[in-house]
Amino acid sequence: MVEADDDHLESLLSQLNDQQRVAVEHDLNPLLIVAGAGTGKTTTLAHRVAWLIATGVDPRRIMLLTFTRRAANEMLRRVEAILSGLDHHADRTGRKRPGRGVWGGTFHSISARMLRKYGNALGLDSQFTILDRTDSEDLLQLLRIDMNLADSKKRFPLKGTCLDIYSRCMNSQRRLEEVLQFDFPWCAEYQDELKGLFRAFVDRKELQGVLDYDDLLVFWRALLDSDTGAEMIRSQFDAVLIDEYQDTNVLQSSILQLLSPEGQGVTVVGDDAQSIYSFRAATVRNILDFPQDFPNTTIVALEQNYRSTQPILEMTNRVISMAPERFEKNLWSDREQGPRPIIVESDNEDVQTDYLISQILEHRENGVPLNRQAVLFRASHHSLPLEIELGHRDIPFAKYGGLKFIETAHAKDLLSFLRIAENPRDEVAVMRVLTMLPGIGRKKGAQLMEMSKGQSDITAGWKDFKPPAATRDHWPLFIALIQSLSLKRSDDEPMSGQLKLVRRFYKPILESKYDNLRARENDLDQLERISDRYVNRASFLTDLALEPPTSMMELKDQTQDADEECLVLSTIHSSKGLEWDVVYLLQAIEGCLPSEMALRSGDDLEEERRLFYVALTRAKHWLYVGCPRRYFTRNNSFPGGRNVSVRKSRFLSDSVLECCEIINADLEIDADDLESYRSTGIDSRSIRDGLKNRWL
DNA sequence: TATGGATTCTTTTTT
DNA sequence: AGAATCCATA
Repeated sequence: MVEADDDHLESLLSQLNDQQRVAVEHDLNPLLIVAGAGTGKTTTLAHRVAWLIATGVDPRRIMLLTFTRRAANEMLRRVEAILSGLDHHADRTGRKRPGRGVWGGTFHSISARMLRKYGNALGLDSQFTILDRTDSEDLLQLLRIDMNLADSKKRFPLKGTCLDIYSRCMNSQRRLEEVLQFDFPWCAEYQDELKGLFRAFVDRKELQGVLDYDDLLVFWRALLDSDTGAEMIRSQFDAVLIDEYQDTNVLQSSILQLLSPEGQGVTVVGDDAQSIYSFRAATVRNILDFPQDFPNTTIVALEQNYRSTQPILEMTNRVISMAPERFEKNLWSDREQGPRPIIVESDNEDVQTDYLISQILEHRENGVPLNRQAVLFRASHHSLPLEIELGHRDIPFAKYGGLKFIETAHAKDLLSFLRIAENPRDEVAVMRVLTMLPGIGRKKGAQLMEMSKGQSDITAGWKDFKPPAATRDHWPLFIALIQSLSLKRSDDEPMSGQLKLVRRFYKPILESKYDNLRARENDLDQLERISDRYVNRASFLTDLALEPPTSMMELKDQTQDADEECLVLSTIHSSKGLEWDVVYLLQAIEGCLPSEMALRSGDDLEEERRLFYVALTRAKHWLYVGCPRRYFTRNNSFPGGRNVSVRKSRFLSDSVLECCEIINADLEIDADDLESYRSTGIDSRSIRDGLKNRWL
């Protein structure tokens, strides 16, 4: 083990403030870092990891759990940078890229790694494939139909709702009755049917050797709960660090308890004021109760804000001060003064859009590049009018959150072929592939499924199948494709080769099934390029299921190095942990933020408040909050959409508005300009496809 | 039994 | 506006 001497440790700490230093230097007793927005949370955590390594902990015995893959990569990059700075001073320390051995990733991805390695202790096949959200819904749908629950007269909950309920039971570790009563009261009458459905769901997944997101956590915990598994895994790690702890759920915290019952080597970082994932059963209690869960805990609070100017901080502090229960924190900053946050009032959304774009361009003129500016919003569709207008004006943007291209039908189609080769028992993949062949629907698909049951080579079970006329041309090619893919266990054929093979077969199907061919082909090209970085089919599929690229731009970054300057569009949820020089928040109005759905319960409303807080605290220098007085809404009471009058978000209380500047955008915008682009009849889809084609 | 069209219902955030 | 389901036709 290599230990740095005191000088080097001192230089590691030199950039930190006193509070950060205490956190970084803390021993291996349990540590809770309460880090307000912009207080250098990432820096502190990265330094703590570097400190552990520099003081002799083997990086391969450190587990770093983050919220996204992006966060993990960023953190490890910084750990390496810190340590290589040290190495630079002392070449004799020798070790290269010490961050490399750290087990970094999300709970789900690390679980997948653990289970491939040790899962057989639980009777798990290490060849398991992973169901993403839509796959799980598809499987539930198959079962729902099988079990006669899909009859519309019954008004049984839809597949997505079923999955939400199931998932909440798993992640909050509560019984179905309780979950139904508190979170889904309108589904309570179907308790028995749901119970039956979920039992079947669990059985089916086991039979098929597939795991969904929830299973990854459940099985990891089960592994840690078994005597052998617990010992095996515990003895492998000296330190466990968890970022964004306020957004973990009880299942995840119980995993932590089992990983280190006394909390030895445990560090968690979080901010109770930024807990925004309770819809995923995250509970702020995890962070509030941490000191009780691990009795020997030291709490360090980071309160010096390095991100935002004083006026922005003043506003955000006022917003969060209205929240009832929280760790008391007083964020302060010695940063320069700056412009006050701007409330943009306008008659309607289009004026808001136009005003924001004019500001975006002006900031850019003044030297803030587009990628240092972000537009944030509560729901993915809130940005659509803006996207259209950006398209019109040829302003490049990258959107985070919302539908990922990996979830598009054609991408799922393509990947299903590979999944079958990897795990022929994977019913969702098999059914998807079979029913995309002309002439084969649900019934024939189910028959074929039955025929191949228990066969190691599924095509063997289909020898006697006489394809209907519509399928005849495709069938032999299809069989040949599956066979040839199944033979390629792993590294002998590059992934892109396998994808090319699939695409040759899939092309005519794609063409007959969908329009928009050009854009879809582009997506598939992209997929092929990504695949080339993998030598191994299982890890390719796992990565795509667990941490898919979150935006088109991210794809581009990975495949080309040219960095086009792009405006960032993001849901508030996806903006967590990030910062920009200029932040524009769209639709800070009742019904959008807080969202209409959140108005039922007080807890939900508090979460909306935190969401608002998270959005505002992303801003470093300039902050704009859009409040149109009319909003074009589409919902069941107004089919086709309708302009309704709306009020400013309730979170913009008088005391908050007091420290803002209010601008009337109607006076800044030329109404004729607005008319000229709105009257041309915009087809948003073709514009977006055009943009896609141009960039990719 | 597959498939396209008509009809009825729902509508956030994501690993 | 889209998804889920139902229904008529090939």
